[in-house]
Amino acid sequence: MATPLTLRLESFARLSQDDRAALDRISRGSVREVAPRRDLVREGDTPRFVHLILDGWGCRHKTLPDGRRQIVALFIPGDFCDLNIYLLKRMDHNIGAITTMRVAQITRDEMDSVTETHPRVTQAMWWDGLVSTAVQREWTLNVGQRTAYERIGHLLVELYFRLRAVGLTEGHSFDFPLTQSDVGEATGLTPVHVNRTMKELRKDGLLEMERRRATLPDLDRLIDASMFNAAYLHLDREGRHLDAND
Amino acid sequence: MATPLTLRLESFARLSQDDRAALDRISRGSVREVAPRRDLVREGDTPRFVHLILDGWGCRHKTLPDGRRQIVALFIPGDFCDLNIYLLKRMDHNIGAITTMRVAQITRDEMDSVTETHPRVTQAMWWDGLVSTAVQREWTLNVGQRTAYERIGHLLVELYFRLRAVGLTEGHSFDFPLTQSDVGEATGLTPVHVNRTMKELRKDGLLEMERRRATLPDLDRLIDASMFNAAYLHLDREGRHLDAND
DNA sequence: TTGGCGTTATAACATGAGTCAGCGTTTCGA
DNA sequence: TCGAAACGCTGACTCATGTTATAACGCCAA
Repeated sequence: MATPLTLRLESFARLSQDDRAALDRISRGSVREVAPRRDLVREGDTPRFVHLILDGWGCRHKTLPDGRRQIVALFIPGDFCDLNIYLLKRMDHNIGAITTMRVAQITRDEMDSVTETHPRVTQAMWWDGLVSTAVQREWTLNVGQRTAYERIGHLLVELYFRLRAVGLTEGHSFDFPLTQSDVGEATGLTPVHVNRTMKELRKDGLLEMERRRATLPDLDRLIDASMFNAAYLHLDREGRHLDAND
Repeated sequence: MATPLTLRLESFARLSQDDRAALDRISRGSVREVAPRRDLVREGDTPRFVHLILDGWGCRHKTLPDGRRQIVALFIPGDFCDLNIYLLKRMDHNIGAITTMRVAQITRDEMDSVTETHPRVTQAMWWDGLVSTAVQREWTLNVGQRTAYERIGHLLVELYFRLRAVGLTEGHSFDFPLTQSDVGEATGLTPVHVNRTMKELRKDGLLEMERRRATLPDLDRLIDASMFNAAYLHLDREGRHLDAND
């Protein structure tokens, strides 16, 4: 049975039936439901679990003393939040739900028992961690160098590829639960400017939005306009180059 | 013998004499010297080594097709560039020298042989990786939300703490080999604006620069002005709060 | 000592993005 | 079914930062 998690990990390592069963087991252990806009983990907390997103969208966010907020990562189904984070004594950021979100809370022991017996899974999880930090680097580039138009375009394309990898796209469309404020917090822009910019993307035929669903009618042009290079997602086991039509 | 590496790792795990000797051994294996402004690893390369900075400063950087460049991380002595990166098939960014830089090139086998026999070292290296990605998140916040003044202040304070952890500060001073262009690429600002802003920091008594050496005369005020919160550096084994005078 | 080049400095001007303010629309709970 | 709150949209104005240009400084190699 293909879950977002197995789909995602399989883009890196070939998993056996037994590997998949083990992943399934830890996904079913302790499942928690989080209401939209609620935080699951707060800065200063002592990390206790590895969280796996089963359903819904979430984010990692940091706040400055005067209230400015930055979303530093977005989570979709199949993402791990915090592999190995239990090595740190305190969280330096918050993890929150964007939509209603179902997460599996995996203890350190459960984690260890899976990795001890399933080397492929271990390898895939390490890879998962490396890819997450690659995404983080790309986000630094995104806010540091790209214009508003490019930034938002880039975010849309990234989400498209990530959602596609876990089977959550239909054609060039996908559910898009972020508000314009959320997009602003993820890209370092104000909501007003996000609004202006998304309007421009729409005008240029690069984006359609309808009832929380996004369509990217001309993906190639959007990739181009936002200078998107999928290499950092390491979606491909062999390191070949992906293009929009694969 | 205390090297930047052992000093750094020891801020997390207590190392034995034997652990330190093992680290020393891998530091001496294959040492490579890189000229200033030269790249050591290029985007698209297949990762072959874990690199450890022995001496000098370096950076991780990414480039857009039209030439805009972002420094996404700075490396100082004692930093590992790429723990476990060999799991990825191709580099998605470049690693370059800022000053003349000496690095140890550690093979996967050397790495494995150390970690198999030195659990404390293994743990410390995992922690090192987690801290690097925490720094990356903070940089995303930095470029995304802080003003130019805060951004540069924040960068200075971060470097101060990191350099101090490896014994490379004297009082509130440290060698600072970055040009104003470099600072711009690390903060997402133009060199002209970096110049203006550093002038203002100087005027406000928060920074002195003299012949590639920086002094932070009033660290507490700079920490305040840049909304710096050291938690993300996880410098402290027990997760206590550090202040500027520890 | 000279010349060249990378770096710092600064002035004048341009602009992308922020701010403030208001209004319509959708969503959702009571 | 109603009302309130959240969200999306837009206009007018401001401001932080970018752009372009030029000059001075400092360091190093010839």
